[in-house]
Amino acid sequence: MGDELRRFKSEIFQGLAHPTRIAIVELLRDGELSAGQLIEKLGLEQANASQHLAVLRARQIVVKRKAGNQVYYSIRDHALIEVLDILRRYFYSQLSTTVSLLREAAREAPRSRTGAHR
Amino acid sequence: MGDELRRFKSEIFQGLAHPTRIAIVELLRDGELSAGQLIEKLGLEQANASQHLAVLRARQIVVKRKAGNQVYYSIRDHALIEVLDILRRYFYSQLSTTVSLLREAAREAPRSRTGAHR
DNA sequence: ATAGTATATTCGAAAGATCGAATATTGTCA
DNA sequence: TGACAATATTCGATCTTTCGAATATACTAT
Repeated sequence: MGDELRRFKSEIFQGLAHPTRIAIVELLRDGELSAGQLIEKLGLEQANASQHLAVLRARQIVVKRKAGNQVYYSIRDHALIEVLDILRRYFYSQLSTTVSLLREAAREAPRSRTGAHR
Repeated sequence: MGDELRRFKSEIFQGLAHPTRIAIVELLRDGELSAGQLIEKLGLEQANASQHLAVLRARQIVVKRKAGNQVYYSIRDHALIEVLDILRRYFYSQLSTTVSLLREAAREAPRSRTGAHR
């Protein structure tokens, strides 16, 4: 039971575990885009984009709609956008603690100009 | 700038992209546990557990505290717990739409006992 | 110092992810 | 129909992840 849920979560994470796929999901945040539009906006190889879209489809992160010649993609559930937003905030909070750690280190050892030790 | 952020997000996702590591993070939800306690609760090989903990440490998902002989692990930031909670809800909502799709399919084709088409 | 316990790292094999090039599929329009 | 445009899939090379077995490190207690 919880086992199934854990497998599910890890599959979602795997689905998002690539910068290109994150970029795709972020572009789709405000509505659907065709594969071609994604390729253009991200400057991807056609095959590569299609492969990443296949990963997102397999994990049901994204949903497609065919319109004639084109295929429009959109996010299947807004929950994943929420997840990305949490991680954005998380990123900046980690960043600021890292910065203050660096600042503190600089105060303790004001002579050193490089961060390197040893 | 956004590039760095995307790389960061994908690294977090990679860090969580394994059922064992999710299980570890979930166990740590209510406070720290030693490596040995994690091994025991999850029934892992010692080396395997240590490797997964190394991944979580490398991604700064988890933080360690040495106490004598033992090493206690805890979650670095509660944000990640939030993420797991969102995915739990997401899982159940997907599950219920899947169930209703199946139910609908059964109503449309009541003769068929298998899900196979073609 | 030695033995014992807890944890981490290294190694090699197997499985999986990623990429671009090439090819296949599907739809449109003349 | 045939030519074209958009998207998907397959192939093979390369890189990464994962695992258990073996080994290393760090700490405690005698």
